[in-house]
Amino acid sequence: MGIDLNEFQALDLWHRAIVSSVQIDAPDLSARQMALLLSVYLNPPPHTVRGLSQFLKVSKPAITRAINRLSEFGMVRRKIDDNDRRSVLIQRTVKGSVFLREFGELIVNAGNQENQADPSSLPPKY
Amino acid sequence: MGIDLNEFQALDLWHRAIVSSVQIDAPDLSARQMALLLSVYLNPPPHTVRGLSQFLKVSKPAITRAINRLSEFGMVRRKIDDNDRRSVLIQRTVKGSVFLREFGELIVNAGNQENQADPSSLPPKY
DNA sequence: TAAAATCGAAACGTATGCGAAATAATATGA
DNA sequence: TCATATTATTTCGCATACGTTTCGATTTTA
Repeated sequence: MGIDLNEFQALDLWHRAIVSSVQIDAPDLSARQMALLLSVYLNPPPHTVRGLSQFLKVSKPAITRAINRLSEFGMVRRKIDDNDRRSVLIQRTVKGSVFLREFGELIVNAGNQENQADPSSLPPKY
Repeated sequence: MGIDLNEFQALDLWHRAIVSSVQIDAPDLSARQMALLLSVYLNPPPHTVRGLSQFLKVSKPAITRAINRLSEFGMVRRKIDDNDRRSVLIQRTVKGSVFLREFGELIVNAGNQENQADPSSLPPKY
């Protein structure tokens, strides 16, 4: 019970969505940052630096930096774990929810476009 | 004749695919870089700096830098336009095709996963 | 042919990101 | 207690990216 896509449909969907995101000047997140953000929102809490580091197979300092960046955008928030004050819990925010909801709409809209089977039949975009 | 997705399915698909990409240590491209790469491969040629700049609504120097980066990865190639030697044509490469084909597989596989309607019912990943 | 326009790249100062190693704070265990 | 382990962050030197401006090459226009 998944989403049946062939390879061209998959890339075409990704293309339309990410182009829309760039065109509207959304924050230019790297793949790592986007993976982290989505993990915080779609995987069940709690989220810690070490946990995200292991899940994404990325070093802990890299996770810390990605959280710094996303925090500046207000998309996640740090909260010290009262049960283990060495740990930091990464939490969701309203701004992050709004951003991801809008990003999801972009993908949905990208999927709603008429899809050509043959990319060379697409009209020039410029 | 599109791809019917609801918002959660869309974000979940994006999440699974981009997490896979990060986990296998694929090049950590920014949204801009990925949008440029996909545009070169999925929009019909010819591709020029100014054309891509207008299409993506991003400054020309930013396009130049993204092409530099993707060129270092061997994913695109520059070719001077013989009809107007001021212009540079951005062309596809074998390495870029391979990368996007593999990335497409990642998305297809992400779509093939069993999808839960309720994200809180997902098992912990770590 | 000379002047203006166009194109992509380079230069500039600043901001962000990297991995590796070191550090501070906290918890655990002998 | 007090040495050890764990957790997240900071620091280091270096690489990459930003927008603005400038530049050199080329084409178009007057």
